[in-house]
Amino acid sequence: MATEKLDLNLKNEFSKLDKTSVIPVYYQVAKILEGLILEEKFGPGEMLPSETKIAELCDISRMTVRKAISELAERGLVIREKGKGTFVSKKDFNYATFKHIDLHDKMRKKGYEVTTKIIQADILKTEDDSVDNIAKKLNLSPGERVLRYGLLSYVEEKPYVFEKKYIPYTKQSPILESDIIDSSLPRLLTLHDKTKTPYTNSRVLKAVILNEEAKHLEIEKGSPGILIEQLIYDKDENPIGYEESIYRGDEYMLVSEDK
Amino acid sequence: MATEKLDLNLKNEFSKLDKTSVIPVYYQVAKILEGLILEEKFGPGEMLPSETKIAELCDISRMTVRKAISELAERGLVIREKGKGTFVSKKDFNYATFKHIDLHDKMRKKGYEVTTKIIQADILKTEDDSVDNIAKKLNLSPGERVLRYGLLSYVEEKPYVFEKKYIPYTKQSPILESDIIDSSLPRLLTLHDKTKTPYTNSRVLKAVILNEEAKHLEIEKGSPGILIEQLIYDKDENPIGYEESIYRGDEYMLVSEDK
DNA sequence: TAGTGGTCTAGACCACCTC
DNA sequence: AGGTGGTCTAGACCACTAA
Repeated sequence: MATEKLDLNLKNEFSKLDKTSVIPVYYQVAKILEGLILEEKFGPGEMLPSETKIAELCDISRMTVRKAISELAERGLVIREKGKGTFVSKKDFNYATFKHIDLHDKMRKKGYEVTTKIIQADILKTEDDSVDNIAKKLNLSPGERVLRYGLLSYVEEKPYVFEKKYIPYTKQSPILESDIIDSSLPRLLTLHDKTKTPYTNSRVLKAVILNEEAKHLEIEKGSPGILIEQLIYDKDENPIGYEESIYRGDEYMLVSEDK
Repeated sequence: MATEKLDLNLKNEFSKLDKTSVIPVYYQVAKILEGLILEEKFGPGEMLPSETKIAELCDISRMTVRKAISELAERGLVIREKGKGTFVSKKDFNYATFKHIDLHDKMRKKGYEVTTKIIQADILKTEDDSVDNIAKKLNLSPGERVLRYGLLSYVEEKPYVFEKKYIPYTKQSPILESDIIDSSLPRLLTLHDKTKTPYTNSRVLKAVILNEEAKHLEIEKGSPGILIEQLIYDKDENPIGYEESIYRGDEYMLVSEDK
């Protein structure tokens, strides 16, 4: 019978499994399944053997099989469908996710020297034209005030990103220069006003032409840059802080992590 | 005692848990823990109660607690350290993932009219200067040939993205104009040469200044654009196709989906 | 040595899907 | 009704860490 033959083939594939190995069983099973999918023993859209079946074949617990398949499902290699089965995904590469990681952490971990200096810092009235759209984003009424500051960060003495940050200024606590340099915007927000705890954020990534920022970033005016806008909200979905990060287009790019 | 007090507080927090609910217990526990972290009941760097402890407090199995914490660990909210404990991550909002979805799918699903036209199509020798770096990317030897074509896509008659695609030309199967327009690059690759099945891809996103592409995109020369480079590999990690997509910077942006 | 997370078991019940 | 994935249990042993 066809199914018997399949079983035999599978049993053969799974015989590679070494339960005494230091390598976790679930990991081995995941790798074997990945290999079978890669070799198109299970083609796109095809159903994998059921979890129970694999557990029997490998003589391991079903929970272990589940953990193995979970590894593949997380990566989008297979898709689970309740009541139906687990299927090899038909990926057509029509989507991609790009991960943006804050440069401070990333670079420091790599052992690079990262420095930050304050370019400007002032307190503005909401009525000022220069903060008009910021006031709207932060949902501020006329008469309220905004602390605006600009930071320039260097990796190995080379400018990398220019950031402009805005927080409603409430006189609650003084803000020290060291706080501005050492703290991320979310942290500074709580430092300044304990009633406002960052809860969610939304980000938008755009391509821009560098103008005044070019000078700070020590790059030619008119060069390309990547702008990431970030709006920070509290638990009640009120905006409590805004930030614009401008990266040098020649230095900064995003890499997709899809498989 | 301090620890007793903490236990009481925690017991109180976990009393929200409803084991009879249709909502999975692990999900409820994850949400409770997430809340405690966001309210800074457990601050950055602080250790969470051990899995065993939480299991006792909630009167549930440790495996269920593990699944709950796994949810948080995947999102980077907490970090597990073997032999030590589980700690609240110190980083706040310092990473973001941006999802890029192919415009054809996205727009058609929204009901917009999407059209595509061929701008150019030619077959080049690898020695040609104009495909020199492409030949390197595709790992081609001198003498081999490359099919190059340019596509311009419109949404509601407005140009949106300009794409340049390159595939090794092997005379295997003829390539029709309709194939070029209707097929994604991965699909075209298998159409043209059945021995080459796309398996993985890598993408890079950059900010650029539009030059010749500006004309096609009906935008001023020197405007910003987003360039996504895509290299497609087969099972053996050999590059089998390359694509550059240039989006109008004023129309196209990426939105973060983090929570 | 005691506590932690990492792995694994051998069951169980459920909701869902297909026949 | 029988098969599937989703959840959950109450144990177990392990490697690692810190005191």
